[in-house]
Amino acid sequence: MLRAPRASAPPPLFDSPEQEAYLQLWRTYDRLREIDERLFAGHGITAQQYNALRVLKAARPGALSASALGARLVSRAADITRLLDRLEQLGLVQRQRNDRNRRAVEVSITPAGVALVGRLAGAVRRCGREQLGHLDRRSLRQLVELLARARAPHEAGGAAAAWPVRTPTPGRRPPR
Amino acid sequence: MLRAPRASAPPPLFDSPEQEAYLQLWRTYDRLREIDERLFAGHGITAQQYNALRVLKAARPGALSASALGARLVSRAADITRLLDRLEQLGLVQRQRNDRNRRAVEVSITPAGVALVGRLAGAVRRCGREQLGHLDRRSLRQLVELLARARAPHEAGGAAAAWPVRTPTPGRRPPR
DNA sequence: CAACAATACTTGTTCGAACGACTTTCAGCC
DNA sequence: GGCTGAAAGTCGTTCGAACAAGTATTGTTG
Repeated sequence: MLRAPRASAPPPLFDSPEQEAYLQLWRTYDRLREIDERLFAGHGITAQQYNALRVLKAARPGALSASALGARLVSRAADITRLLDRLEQLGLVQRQRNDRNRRAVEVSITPAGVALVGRLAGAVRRCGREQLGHLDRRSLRQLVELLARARAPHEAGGAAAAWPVRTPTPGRRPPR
Repeated sequence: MLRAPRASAPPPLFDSPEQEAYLQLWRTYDRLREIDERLFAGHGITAQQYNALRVLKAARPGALSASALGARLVSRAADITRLLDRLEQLGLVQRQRNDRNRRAVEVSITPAGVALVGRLAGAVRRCGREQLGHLDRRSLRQLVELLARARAPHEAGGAAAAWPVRTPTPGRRPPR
């Protein structure tokens, strides 16, 4: 295969600066995703599932309704039901109908789920360093800030209710 | 639903700065993706398929081998065959075995494919503005630069051969 | 309090992504 | 010139994502 010499006047690769930024964002996400998906796949779960486990672990000892969990996930999950099906089948979460509102389902993490998250903690940290450890703190903060500004208009309810959503009234006891 | 008062000492939401950056990246990609996927879905294709069409259109009047196309896509596509199956079935691309290397398949965009990309051009531009039009040029450039640095170590062959790959020797005639 | 609308999930179904096993073809080598 | 190994795609299958339709429960309102 022959090496391509740098053309003196390269043709425009992107239609607009906005499109360029979006495609770079997509590309970067794709490259980084590959790394942590490999990690999670080795343990039989997906990144999205791990994310759900993390949220549920943070909500301990309380439970979350399926929709509340969905709202806290990184990626919009149009199908929490099936995601929970799989986690339940693995014994990592448990469901229980809320008696005061029998439509709602309260989801909580099981000891096995907590154990799995714990077992993964070190690998997850190493994974983060592999992904972005080459950037210094200042660059990371700058990146986070730019990303937040980039999606601010697209968060439901405007920038005010921007993700990540904090758990409402932390420390609240689950309804019994 | 009651409003959650800002806690004075919020619990750490992320395990590390690297993880925070990655999750913000994921979240931002997810929010922006929703916008352009809605656009493409209205025309019966996916963002990845549109991307392939753009690459093929840029390669005109030449053709690309399936693997060369795959290497130029934004997202790694572990399954170009099926992606091409769909585009071919829609009449947007055509395949032809290379006679000098009968393993390879030369893919090119059809007039119908060119027409579709043309019809979408305006909407795509508007979509970009909706996604990121609220950021000024300087911020966009800064974002692009940070993203490039973020994934540089994860591009095949190191930062030297970083995506996007330029079409080798532009204007080259397809082998006949 | 009956009727209607809104909530909160669940289920059906279709589609693309991911991984691996499997052809066909070529290139290098003794 | 037949072997070996790599290259380039194709195919089978399984899994998750997306969208739509359906069910049960609750809130509202005349």
